[in-house]
Amino acid sequence: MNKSLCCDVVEVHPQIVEKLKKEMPEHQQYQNLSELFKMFADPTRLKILSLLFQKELCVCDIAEVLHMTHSAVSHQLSVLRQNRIIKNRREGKNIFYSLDDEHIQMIYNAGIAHICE
Amino acid sequence: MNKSLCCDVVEVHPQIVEKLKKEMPEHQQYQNLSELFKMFADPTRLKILSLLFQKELCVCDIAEVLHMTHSAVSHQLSVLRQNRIIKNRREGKNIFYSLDDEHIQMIYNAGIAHICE
DNA sequence: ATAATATATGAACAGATGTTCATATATTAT
DNA sequence: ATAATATATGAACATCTGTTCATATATTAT
Repeated sequence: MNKSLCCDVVEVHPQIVEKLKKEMPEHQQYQNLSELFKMFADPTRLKILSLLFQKELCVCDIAEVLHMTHSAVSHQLSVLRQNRIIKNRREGKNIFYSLDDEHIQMIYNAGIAHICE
Repeated sequence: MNKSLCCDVVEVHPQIVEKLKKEMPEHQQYQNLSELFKMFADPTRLKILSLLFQKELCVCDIAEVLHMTHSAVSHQLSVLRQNRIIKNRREGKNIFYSLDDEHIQMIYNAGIAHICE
């Protein structure tokens, strides 16, 4: 008999488990999604993003608003850029950062909506 | 002279910096938001959530679908519950977990939309 | 009462993460 | 060329995170 290792409800759960197993997307998909959400999972990065929602800014502007070292800000901007959350452009000595696409603010707002419920 | 420490563009940026500083919400708000997104920032938790989108499930069902130990699943469910992402109800020996509110799926979907662009 | 099943939980551990510090690169002004 | 400014980056470090292992609790069946 094809008895499930799962729970004691042998009539219902094995079917559900089998169905869910088959429909389960690749691990890599969840990995990618988790890496996207990871970008929003730090207060510093959220602050930086909330500033960039309003205006493109350079490292030193962000550092001053957030009372952080230029290095710390630059590291975070680097992480955000590597994950295609923001982009940059050089203008003389300054490098201006801005959002890479509009989805970013949608994700942020979905989070805000839950917080404020 | 009220010269800014910021960059060399003394006419424009100090004004923006001051404006942004004043409008900056409390740190705690960003902290709360980051803790919400942290719940989505791990592939295991995303998998668990995606399963719960379809049906309420018990620990052993989830453990079997994801090929994980019961303990690891239970720890993650505990984290999700403490952060009010999911709720549970007991039915005999089983404890069934389900989503706490619909915002959760909206956040998840906003992330998916970005991945798939 | 005892055993079996389902879940929870604390401690320990490895791996990831964010900041700091020191240093490097790039642009502009002198 | 040299100095000053803006940003980037590698290493080190402390902290946080997710899993495992061992053990505890709760419910049900015998």
